[in-house]
Amino acid sequence: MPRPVRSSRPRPDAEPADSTRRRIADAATIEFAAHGFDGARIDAIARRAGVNKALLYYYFPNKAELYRRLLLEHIQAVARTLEEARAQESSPAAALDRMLHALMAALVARPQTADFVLREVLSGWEHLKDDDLRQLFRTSRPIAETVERGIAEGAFRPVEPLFVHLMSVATLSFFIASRAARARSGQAVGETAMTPDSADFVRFASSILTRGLAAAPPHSQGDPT
Amino acid sequence: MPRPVRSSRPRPDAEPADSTRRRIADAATIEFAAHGFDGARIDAIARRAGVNKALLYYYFPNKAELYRRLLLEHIQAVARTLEEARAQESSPAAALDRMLHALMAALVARPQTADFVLREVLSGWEHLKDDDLRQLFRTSRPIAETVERGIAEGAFRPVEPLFVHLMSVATLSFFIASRAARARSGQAVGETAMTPDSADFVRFASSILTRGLAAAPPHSQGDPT
DNA sequence: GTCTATACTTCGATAGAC
DNA sequence: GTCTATCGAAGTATAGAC
Repeated sequence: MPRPVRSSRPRPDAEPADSTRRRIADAATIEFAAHGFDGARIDAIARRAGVNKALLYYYFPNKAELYRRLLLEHIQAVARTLEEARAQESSPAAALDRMLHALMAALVARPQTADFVLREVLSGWEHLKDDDLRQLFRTSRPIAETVERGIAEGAFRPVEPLFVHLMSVATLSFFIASRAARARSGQAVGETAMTPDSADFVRFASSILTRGLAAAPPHSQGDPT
Repeated sequence: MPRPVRSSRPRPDAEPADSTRRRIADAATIEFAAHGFDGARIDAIARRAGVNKALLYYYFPNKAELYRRLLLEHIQAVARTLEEARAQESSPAAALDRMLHALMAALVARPQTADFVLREVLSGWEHLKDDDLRQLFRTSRPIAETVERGIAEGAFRPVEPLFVHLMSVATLSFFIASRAARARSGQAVGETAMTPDSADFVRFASSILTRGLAAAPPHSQGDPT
């Protein structure tokens, strides 16, 4: 019973930014993103948060629940970002472009999100419950539904909408999650194109996807393939 | 000195498939792919290989070197796959398509490669030496050089060639590395499009990339964007 | 080449004082 | 709410017999 308020707190920013609880959560996010569930150390999290282990266990029941709650927060934040970017009315191609830019902006602002989620995807969602997965499925809908609309309106050629979501998330998440690796490689071989501005890269990715999805103009003759 | 032959053994298949050394290597690959360097357990590797820990340390000096040697083998195998796929003469678009299919085939045959490498990318190549990175850079050349040729020949519009490599590797690696996660999600929400045949997905990815790269046909009027 | 046994370290988690 | 101290399990690595 003497537990701190946990009644209904879905948003990460619904609590003071410098509360002990949030400091622990932020430290844990960094550690989980950098080392995954197995590799993250409770000691390291507590040290980074400026507290001791016992206090961490006062706020969170155990390592697995700490991990799960933070992971859900991160994925839900991404889902909201995509939903907000889609909300504005426009052509399917413009909507897709806007969602890609919004997603990239969100990942640049919090790169740990990409690292954290990607590591958990690699683990097959093993630290989430079936119920979490059903809730998280909505993350794929903004892009998929926009593609459906584009196909229905004749702007896009017929493709599996979920594939577009997968390719988009894969491309941008990988770009962010590989930033340290690309920086080291680029430096080792003296190749500056390995570490481009994120804005250049989203523009590229968006142009490939929107052009790649575009229905062949009706006046064009022959199959471009 | 009483160490087993290690003189010059760059290829994974240059030793008997059922040698003790290879059984340890295969078991280690599975564990590292599934849990990363931090999460992998020497105990688990030895148990999976059917030997004990002491024997593992007879063949490999320590966990870090075991990890590094296996990782290099996997990346070099991918590099060879791409180089072989490019070797045949054809148009840039056809060459790109063939490399994507070859890469997907290699990853489907050994999914641990995608998991293993992606986990290490997330760690910023922290377990590799600068010299390894210089050697590994060649992995990006087949796709990048094919794109350069396509631009020079006027078949592709001008883009940064390395971006195409990044987007290709991101898309296919993510598809493979997410297989368990997609299977669980798809089952939880009853969505079969989450677990497509890999052949369908490469075809999709290749069509997006080749169409997205195609130079605007000279006879088309106006900007398709 | 392969094993058992174990030294040494680190980890997640808890007890109990303030 | 926050701390010190510590337990028991699990981890990497090695010594030494066969």
